[in-house]
Amino acid sequence: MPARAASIRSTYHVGNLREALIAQALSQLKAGGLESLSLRKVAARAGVSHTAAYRHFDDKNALLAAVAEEGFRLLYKYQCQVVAEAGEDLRERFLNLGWLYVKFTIEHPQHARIMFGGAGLEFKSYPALQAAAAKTFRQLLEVVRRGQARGLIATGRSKHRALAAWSIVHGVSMLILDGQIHLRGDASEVEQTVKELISCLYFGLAARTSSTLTSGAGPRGS
Amino acid sequence: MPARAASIRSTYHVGNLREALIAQALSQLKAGGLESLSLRKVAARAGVSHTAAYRHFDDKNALLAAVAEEGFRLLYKYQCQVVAEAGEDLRERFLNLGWLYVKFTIEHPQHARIMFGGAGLEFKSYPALQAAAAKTFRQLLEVVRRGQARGLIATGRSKHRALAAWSIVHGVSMLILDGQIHLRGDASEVEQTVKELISCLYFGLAARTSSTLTSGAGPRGS
DNA sequence: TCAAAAAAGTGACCGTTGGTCACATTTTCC
DNA sequence: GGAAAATGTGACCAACGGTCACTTTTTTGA
Repeated sequence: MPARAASIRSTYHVGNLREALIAQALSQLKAGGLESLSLRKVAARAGVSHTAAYRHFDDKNALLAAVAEEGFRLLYKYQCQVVAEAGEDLRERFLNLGWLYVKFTIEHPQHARIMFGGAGLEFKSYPALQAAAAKTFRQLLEVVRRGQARGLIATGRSKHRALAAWSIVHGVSMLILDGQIHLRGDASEVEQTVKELISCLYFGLAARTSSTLTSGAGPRGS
Repeated sequence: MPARAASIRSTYHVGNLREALIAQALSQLKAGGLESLSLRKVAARAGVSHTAAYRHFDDKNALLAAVAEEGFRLLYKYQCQVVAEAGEDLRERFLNLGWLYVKFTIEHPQHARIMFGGAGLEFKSYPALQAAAAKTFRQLLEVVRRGQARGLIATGRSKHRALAAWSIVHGVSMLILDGQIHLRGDASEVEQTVKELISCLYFGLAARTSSTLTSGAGPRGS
């Protein structure tokens, strides 16, 4: 007798259950944090029994890995926008790229927690996740290489420089995420503070050639 | 009839159950990671029913907080050793302090995971933990201040400089812990690599006075 | 000294969770 | 249209975190 009711929904359940579960997981994550997230509740809120989820994910961690993967794709999209923006000042773009990373974890803390080790995911067990993460890093690497080509970033192995830059923004992000760094003030004030923090670190990467030392006009100190 | 047997143990159960539970928790953490840690197993291996643990800890997180607290005390102890060591070259000491932080998370990954957000602990809910963490940061702050006094670290708010330094080593540590940075080679090789990475970042904090930078550029970094 | 109070530990129990199983339903495809 | 594959279901399991009433040990103080 539910035959007619079933005819309403186009496919078996509703559209793409896999995507629905990921979306529900993220929603529940935002509502109650990682600790209170359960496969059963996610499935229930997607209108499905919890066993159905196992048709799309090996286990709970696989679902979380999918959420993390989506997060990396989102981060990559944002990165593309920043990189594409106002191209002339590469150093500014570099700083903006760093700020974006931190901003992402501030604005999407639950997403960031899953992406950055909070769920203890073994990336190598989830190739798609690893690929998505690698893609965002590759973009940073590219920017670093361009910076080196223009003499704005110290020479040496680009990969090491990029790793260093990543470490900086990752460290700031994690400390903020864990509440070790307290940010007060409104949004623009926070941006100012974080950019200052990042900037103070970025200058460690700057090549100290006479051209960049004398030409640059960044206010320094304090 | 267990009366005589009971006389063997000096106190009610065995010495200090609280300490025994913390030790067992850490041991179990090292053996199987955070995911497979359960209060019940910890209590069982301490030779006690799981309800006994609740006499000493409000809940599972409180036990983890105690583990984290112990970790911070250990880190602090190591820091003290480094700070006390060979005092003349402050910059070297600064670098060593950073390397120590990373080394700690490499050598005690499970401990570090608990300490650095892996368990989602709210530090403000555990004053003793917060105090232990603050103590290690205060020591870093002190070193930064001395560095500033000697013109080795850029002037400005010491707290911001210290936060920046913390971010650097924290970022490197977390990326290594999450397996995003692959370290290959033996121990000394790893130390070399990480120190190189840290060092490349530290120079962003160095004041660029003529005494520290041969090319004699102004105290501006950009 | 010894009984009362406080501290420490216990087993039984509860609701929830992650996960598996045999089974039912739907879709796809030849 | 019917076999095969994909998808979803309820029943079940062991383990978990946590609470409860209760017992046992230790401490304490008149």
